[in-house]
Amino acid sequence: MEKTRTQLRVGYACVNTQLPSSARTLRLANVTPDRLRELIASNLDALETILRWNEAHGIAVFRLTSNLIPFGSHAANELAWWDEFAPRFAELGRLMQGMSISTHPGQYTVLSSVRPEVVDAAVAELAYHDRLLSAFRLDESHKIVLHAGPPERFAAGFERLTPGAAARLVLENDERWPLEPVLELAGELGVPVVFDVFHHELAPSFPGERTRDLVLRVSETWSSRQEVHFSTQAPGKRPGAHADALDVDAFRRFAAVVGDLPLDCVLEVKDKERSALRAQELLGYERGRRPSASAADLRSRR
DNA sequence: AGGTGTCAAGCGTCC
DNA sequence: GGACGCTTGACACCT
Repeated sequence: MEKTRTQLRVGYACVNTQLPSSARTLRLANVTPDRLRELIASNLDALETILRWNEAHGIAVFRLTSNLIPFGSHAANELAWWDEFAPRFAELGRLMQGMSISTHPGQYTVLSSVRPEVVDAAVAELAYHDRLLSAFRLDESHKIVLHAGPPERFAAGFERLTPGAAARLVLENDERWPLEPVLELAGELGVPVVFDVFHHELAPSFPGERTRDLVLRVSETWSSRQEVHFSTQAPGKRPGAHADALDVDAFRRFAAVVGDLPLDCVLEVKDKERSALRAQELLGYERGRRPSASAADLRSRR
């Protein structure tokens, strides 16, 4: 009898709590080209440290912070940073080979806003995210995750994206936009969907359909490796608040039903890499495996 | 040196 | 009508 091998890979978002920040910034009033250069260099150095830590700990899933380039989509940043730092980006891009690297623009990025200037800013922000991923020479399988909005306005905004941003865009279900309408919108736009388990529980759709079947349903939107998000309710906090740390039992249950599927799972927890390591232990990873060495390494169990 | 109000930005929700 | 929360902290000024 062949043992079921895990294909589920786990990772975390933006911050490693043990390492320096890759999101240093400055106040708009203090922006100068040289200050921006200093901070970009510093943030790329910090990112390199995080990537090497991830590699040493066998973590192959990571979300880049939107603040890697200060004012990356703002007129105040006039640098051709992708050009100036091209060799450095290429260097870090090599460290990312074999990893799932994505981004997730913040709450200010509202592609479906009724205000034209807000849509302009969202288009610029998404162009920035694409430019960032492209600077690392990451192909279109490396995605930009965005929440949905009213379908008609969202589609109108989508039409205005740069080709690169459109090719990387994926939609995520949330409390306002449950999985069913998000799948419908994503189908119209021809983009994949990130299944967020926690948001789905808060705003369910497809009544009675089990988690595994939902993940499989969503998998049909992907032509590259599927990304999912996992988090749980923070005890005692308002509904929807993310727990500080991995809920081990809930994750074990999740892994029990989808662990054999080829998923890249971003854990959305405050304690970041600690929970990622805990999740890996539950999946039976060996500590210190190199994720880019081979796919077989990642799937190996104790 | 350490504490803390504020910072580019949106918008729905809750009080 | 104002504060809060989001995926998320760091800067900059004050004592």
